[in-house]
Amino acid sequence: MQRAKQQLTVLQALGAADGPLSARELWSRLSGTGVGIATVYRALQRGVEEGTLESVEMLGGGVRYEPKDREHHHHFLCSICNHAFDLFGCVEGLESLVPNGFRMTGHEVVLLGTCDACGNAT
Amino acid sequence: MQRAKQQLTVLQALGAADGPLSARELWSRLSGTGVGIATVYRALQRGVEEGTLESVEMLGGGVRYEPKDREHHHHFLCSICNHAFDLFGCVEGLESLVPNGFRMTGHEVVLLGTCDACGNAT
DNA sequence: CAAGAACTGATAATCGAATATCATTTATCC
DNA sequence: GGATAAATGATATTCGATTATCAGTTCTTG
Repeated sequence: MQRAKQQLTVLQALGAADGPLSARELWSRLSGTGVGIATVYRALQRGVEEGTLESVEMLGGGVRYEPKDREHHHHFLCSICNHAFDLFGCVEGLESLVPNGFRMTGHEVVLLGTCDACGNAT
Repeated sequence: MQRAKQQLTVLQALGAADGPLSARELWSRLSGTGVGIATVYRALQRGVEEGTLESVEMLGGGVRYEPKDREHHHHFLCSICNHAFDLFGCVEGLESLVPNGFRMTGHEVVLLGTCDACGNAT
């Protein structure tokens, strides 16, 4: 098993995902490559430090990571497989929700429900 | 210190809050009452079981709780004091974000920024 | 090829949140 | 009032996620 390039393997797997992945989720996609969980954490941590990755916190437990070069987007969280999918587009009317005196610097939108695969797997 | 009514004390404190509280946050608001952290967890757990409370997961760490009788609303999370405030109203255009084949059953919106108190405390 | 630096995987250690335990206190029911 | 059940606070324990450690491997530079 080739080594010393494992961090690249990790980052490529994350880049190929259709949404943010948790460390464990990412690791399970690397079974067969021999990459250890520690290396996954190392790659994620380094990515965040270097600014190429972003950590995403979301209901559903734990921190997930995604490449930072993606456009502004939100996520769909499947309540069955617990996977988070990237969405495209945004919503309107956010400013009107901000109370007086508060200053909004960002926002998060998470849609909940069942994804295509899980919805058809009944 | 009176006892055996402590769970009520906990639930009342939660009901009086201006947003969902974590167990610890709630506990710190009860300092002086002698209520133990274990009782806070017990009251919250029971509330969820009985259906009067709802657990809210949000970026900013951990689970928060709020009375379930509140109308549909979202939250503003202050990045300084890390407190979550209830908001009123909702947003539009959510349906258009849902991918084909996905079924949306709910949604979460969290606004990020600084609250009134923290913004003026510079 | 040699030497030192960086990387890696396995796993031990750490950390915080949540839960379980237990002796004591309080409430309930008669 | 008395007996039993429920509630309480302190704290030990558990649990999962993350980080640290370490010996061995691989890379880099000359």
